Amino acid sequence: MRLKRISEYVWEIPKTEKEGMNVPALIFGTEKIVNNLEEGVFEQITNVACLPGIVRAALCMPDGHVGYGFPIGGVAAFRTDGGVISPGGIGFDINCGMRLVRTDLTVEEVQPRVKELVDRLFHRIPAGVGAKGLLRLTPSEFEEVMVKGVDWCIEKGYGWEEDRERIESYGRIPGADPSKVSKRAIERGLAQMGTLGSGNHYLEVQIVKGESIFDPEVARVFGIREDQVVLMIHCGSRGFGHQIGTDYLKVFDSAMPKYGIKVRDRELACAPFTSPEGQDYYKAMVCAANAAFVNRQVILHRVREVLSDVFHRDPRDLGLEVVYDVAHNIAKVERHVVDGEEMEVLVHRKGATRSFGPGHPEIPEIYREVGQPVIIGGSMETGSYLLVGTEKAMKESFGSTAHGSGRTMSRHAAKRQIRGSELRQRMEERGIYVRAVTMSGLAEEAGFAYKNIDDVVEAVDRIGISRKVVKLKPIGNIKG
DNA sequence: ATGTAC
Repeated sequence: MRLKRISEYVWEIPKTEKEGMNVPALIFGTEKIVNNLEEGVFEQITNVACLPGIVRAALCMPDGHVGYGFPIGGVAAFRTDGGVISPGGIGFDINCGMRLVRTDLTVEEVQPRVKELVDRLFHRIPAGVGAKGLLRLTPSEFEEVMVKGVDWCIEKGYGWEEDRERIESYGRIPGADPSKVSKRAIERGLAQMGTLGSGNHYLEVQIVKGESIFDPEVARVFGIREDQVVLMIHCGSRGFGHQIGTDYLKVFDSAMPKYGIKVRDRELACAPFTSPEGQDYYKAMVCAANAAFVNRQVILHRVREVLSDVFHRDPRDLGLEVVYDVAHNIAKVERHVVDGEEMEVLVHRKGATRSFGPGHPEIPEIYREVGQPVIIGGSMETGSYLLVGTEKAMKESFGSTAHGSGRTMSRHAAKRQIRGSELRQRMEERGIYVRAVTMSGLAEEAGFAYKNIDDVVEAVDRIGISRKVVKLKPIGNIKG
C-alpha cells in the first residue's frame, strides 16, 4: 500500500488508496517502526477509514499490530451524531489498562526481600485464566460496581478518598446501565474483582534508577524520585468485559443491514452511536469500564495489605499512593478540534492511551499544570515508562498516544524459542524474580516476542504526542 | 484478551 511521508514521523495512506475511504489513514512512527509494521495493519487501518462518520483520519500508533477488526494501536474518532460505535475498535478486554503505584520504599529496602514480597503478592492476587478473587459479590453489589466504579471501593474501604482523582475519569464513567448487560456477563464477572487474568497481564515491582529520569521536574510532580520502588498493575475487565463484547458483536452483526451499513471486514461490526443498539452497547461498555477500574482498585487494596504485612508499616506511612490509572481499550465522548471547529466525538482507543496536555479540565488539579500522566508498559523483561500528555497530542492524535510494546512474534513462535522454566531462570539471573501461573504462559511473554519498548517510546516522544518522564526497571513480576 | 470452541 502506498505510504506518503507527510512529516518526519507521520505517514499518510491517502483516501484514494482504497475505495470507500471517508478519510485518510495516518501512521505515527519512525522510519524503522513504519518499515517493520505488518502489512495487515495497513489493511485494517484503511478499513477503519471507511467506517461511517469517522472524522479527520484513522490513526495508528507506533506500537500498532494486527487485532480483531481494528489494529491494536488504533485511534479513531466518530461524530457522536452520524458516526458509529464499534466493539472491534475498543477490544474484547474493555478498559484493559495500567495503574502505577508509588511507594516511599527504596531499592535497598526492597531488593533483599523481593522474593518474599512477590510470593506474598502472588498468593493474595489470584491470576490466570478463570481465576476467582477473594471478593465474592452479590448481583446487587456488582450492580453498584458497574455504576459507581471506584466510588464503590472507597465506600467499602477498598480505597482511599485521594485515589479517586488519580484515575482516568475519576474511576467512574457516567452513563452505565446494568440492564444492558447480559446475565451471563454478570455471572462471569461476580467473582473476578481483584484478579489479574492471563496473557500479557501482570503485576510488576519496579525501581527508578537516577539515569532513567528524563524530566526531574515532572517526575517530582508525579511523586517519583531516584532509588524508589513502584508497582505497576496491568489488567482489565476479565471475562465480564469479554462477554459484553461478544454479546454486542452478535447484536451489531445482525443490526447493520437495518442501518444500511456495510463494512469491509465482519470484525468491524458497528452501529450508529445514537441507535438503540449503539446506545445499549455504550451503556454496557461503561459498566465494564467501571468494573475494570474496580478490579485494579481491589488489586491495589491487596498490594497495600501485603506491603503493610511484609514491612510492618501502615500503607499510608509506606506512601502507597496511586500515581495514575489509564484505560487503553475504550471509547469515550470527548471534545476535539476537527478542521478548526470544536466538536463532540466518540474517540475509540484500542491499545492506545489518553494523553491530555497541560491545562485540560479533565486532568486533576494536582497534575493539571504539567499534563496527564501516561503509563506505557513494556514486556516483563524490558521495563516500562511513565510519560506526560502534551498539547500536540490534542492537535495530532485526539489526545492519544501508544500503550505498550506490541508483539512481533506469535505466542506459538515464542514458545518454540524458549521454555518457560529457562526464561524464568534467565530473568532471575538478570535480577527479575518472576512468579507465573503457567510456564508456557511465561514463555509467551518473553521480551524478544515484543517490539523494543525504547523504540516505541522514543517515537511517541519525538512525534510529541507524549513526553518521556521516567523509565522503570522491573525487579519482580507476577504473571497470569 | 477469554470458563483459549456452544
